[in-house]
Amino acid sequence: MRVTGKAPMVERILQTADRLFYQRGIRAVGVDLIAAEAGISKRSLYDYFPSKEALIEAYLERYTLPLPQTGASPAAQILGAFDRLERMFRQDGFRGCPLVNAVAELGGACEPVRSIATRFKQERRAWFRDRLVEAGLATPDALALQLLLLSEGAIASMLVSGDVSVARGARDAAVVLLRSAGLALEPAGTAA
Amino acid sequence: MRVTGKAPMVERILQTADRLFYQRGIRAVGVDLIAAEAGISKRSLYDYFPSKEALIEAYLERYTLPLPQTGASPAAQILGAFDRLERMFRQDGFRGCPLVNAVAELGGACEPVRSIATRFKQERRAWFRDRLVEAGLATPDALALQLLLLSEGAIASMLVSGDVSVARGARDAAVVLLRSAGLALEPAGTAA
DNA sequence: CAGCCTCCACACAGGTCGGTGTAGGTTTAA
DNA sequence: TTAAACCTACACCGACCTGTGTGGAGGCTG
Repeated sequence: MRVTGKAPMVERILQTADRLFYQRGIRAVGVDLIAAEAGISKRSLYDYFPSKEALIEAYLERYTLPLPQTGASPAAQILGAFDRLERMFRQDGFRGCPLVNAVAELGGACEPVRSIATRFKQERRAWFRDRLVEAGLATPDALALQLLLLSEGAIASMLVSGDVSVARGARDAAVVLLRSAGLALEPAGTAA
Repeated sequence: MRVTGKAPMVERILQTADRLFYQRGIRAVGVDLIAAEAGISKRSLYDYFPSKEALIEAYLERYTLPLPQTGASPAAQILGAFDRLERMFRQDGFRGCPLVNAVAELGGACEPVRSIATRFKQERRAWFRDRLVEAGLATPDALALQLLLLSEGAIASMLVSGDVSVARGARDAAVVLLRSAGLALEPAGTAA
């Protein structure tokens, strides 16, 4: 039961905080609960994280969606990102993007939160742009932003309505935008 | 100083709650602060709203974006909605959609919040659909959803990044989607 | 002026919050 | 066996939370 290494204990705390923060909201979860669910005392938790704010930042920093760079064609990778979005929506317990939620909840009160979230969204936008460059697009920035907006909109809409089909709607819109930019989508359109 | 009528006092409380809830987050604002900023005692506030939860619901229920039905063409009205989005973004103090933020913050803890937000988003989607029907589209549902996703994505992106230009990106994507659906956009493309 | 009625200032209850201090028990190593 | 290191359980602090109870000041009506 005893965990000797320091790193795995930190990881266990972060996993617990992740689950509770994401599911119930950051302000709604106290450190006592996190410590109890992680199976350690509150006193020990404060040996690993000096404050709740530090724990919040570590929780947000830890969040990184895997955006794999597979061998498929760039356009297929982009559409695959929307398919993965739909798969995320189908997992029960989906509650939107943790970073957006944190900014919405903490707002102007916590400036680091905003910068973490902004950096992450810029990485996602850069991923779209890189795929578009791969596909031969000379000016990919505008389209990359539009694809990001579609996925962000789908995440927000799924959060409030719980309707999984918004992912398909975003994907369909992405197809239109990609085609309109001159990209060839080799497989049969919107087939799964 | 004394406000005799009941309705204007309710309105004053709601305006104060609106400002504080929206700017700092719902959980971050106590009823003491709302009462103080509204210029009444906490005791009197509880004469108008039986609980903080009731005040929250009234605050969310009150939120209605005006989606005017002007004399312009349907397509122009739709693009005008994105222009109004950009104008909203430019107002200082913009902090995303209050309903989405509330769902993100309160989440599963408060079921009425979700239903209020869902209803509102459905109304917005219906507004897009009605405009598309006006424009002669036979199957407007998919495109209406996609337009909603674009605006929701712009709102979320603006919330985290503070970059006003996402509104223009959403508008540009809307133009592409509308054209792809066969709608004629009489004025000169993306000009202001 | 008397009576009434509204509202505020204030205090309070019961609870939770983030964060700390400490005593004692358990594991490890010499 | 003994000493050191670690960790838990628990009490505690001040602050804040929602919600209520009350005394009295102030204005309105007779």
